[in-house]
Amino acid sequence: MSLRYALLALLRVGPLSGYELQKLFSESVGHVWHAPDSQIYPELKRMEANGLIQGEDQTRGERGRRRIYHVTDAGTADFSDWINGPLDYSRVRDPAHLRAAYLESASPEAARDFLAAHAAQHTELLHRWQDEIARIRSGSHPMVQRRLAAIPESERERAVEFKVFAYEGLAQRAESEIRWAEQGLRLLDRLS
Amino acid sequence: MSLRYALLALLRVGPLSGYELQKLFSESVGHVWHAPDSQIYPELKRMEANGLIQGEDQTRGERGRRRIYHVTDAGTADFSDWINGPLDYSRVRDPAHLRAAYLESASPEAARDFLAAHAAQHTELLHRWQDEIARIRSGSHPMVQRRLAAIPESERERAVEFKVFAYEGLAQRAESEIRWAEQGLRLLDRLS
DNA sequence: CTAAACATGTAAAGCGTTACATGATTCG
DNA sequence: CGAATCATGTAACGCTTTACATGTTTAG
Repeated sequence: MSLRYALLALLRVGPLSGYELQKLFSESVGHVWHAPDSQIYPELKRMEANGLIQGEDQTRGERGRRRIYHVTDAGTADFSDWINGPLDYSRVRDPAHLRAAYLESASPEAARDFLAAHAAQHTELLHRWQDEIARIRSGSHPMVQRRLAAIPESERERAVEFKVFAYEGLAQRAESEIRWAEQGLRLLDRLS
Repeated sequence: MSLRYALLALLRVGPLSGYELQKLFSESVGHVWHAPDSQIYPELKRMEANGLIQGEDQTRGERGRRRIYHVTDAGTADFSDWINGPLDYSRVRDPAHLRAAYLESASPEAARDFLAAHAAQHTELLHRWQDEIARIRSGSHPMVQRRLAAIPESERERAVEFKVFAYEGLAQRAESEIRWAEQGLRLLDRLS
């Protein structure tokens, strides 16, 4: 259900075509809520069927066409309900910690590879989050750029602060995962 | 696909009926990989169809019956492939951080509620992980009890250490989430 | 006898992944 | 004229959730 609100969050700032939305998505909200285009187009159709957004067809050249969507009042209300309502937490389902719990059954090399890969995975994510924070702060982020025109100065600061806050949380989590993997590597050393 | 290996991990220690497995599951591996019984029974059927486990029917009283499953050689091999193979990480899809990124659109009270609930959620998890660690170390954990009979002294220490390691990772993550939520509450104070 | 625990599922719907599929336009 | 980019999807499959569904045995 969150995909819907991730899309709505972008569309609220201004009308977009499915394609534009998808491009913008992948370099902004898509970082915290991944979705491929094959999921975005059908979801837009469903949202239109539900009255949350309204699309209008445009022509492009001779035969080209595209559909520009904008948020309806019902869509604005729905987004507001979501952002102000409770969030339900899904049950824990964690492949890495599941595996870690049974690592005595793996070969020492495989165990080491797993932990090194875990650290590498989260190091990559950490860099991504740090880059995003830098881009948001510097104003070069596409999301921030769109907002410049859409919201007043006063709201802008709040918007930037919350985005940075969100990505800092992800960065801290990544750091925590890296520390954990390193603890695991030291544990392997001790046990061998 | 991980559910399969979570089940195999338990069955490897010794044969169990679906019901026993499900009970044991919910108080051990189920903490890191949740699954309801309605998912466990069909998965057992599928695993048997794939030759990873073999079931045998037992009678219970007059008309009662139950099916006891044990792991086959193919199942052991499959588990080994999984534990020694690479783990693929799924794309980021995080409802809490998605919401945090758009928190400027929420009312101040709703934002505060959200962050307080996030801290509460992870405080509860933290306690769960800490309890699990204590239970594992003290040997009162059902999983550890079953292992006592099944594996030699030398392997036992390794098994316990890795379980503790896994739950410590989850505890550290919970602590990180709580710190983040508290940072968010302070940010709200600053912005108001 | 009745409640708790034992025992095992089915059905429907939604979400997500992967692969496939097609065509138009613009820029160099 | 060819490549990149614009533009929009469908199909099949698998996992997860939620709700429903049914019956037996044992202990008090």
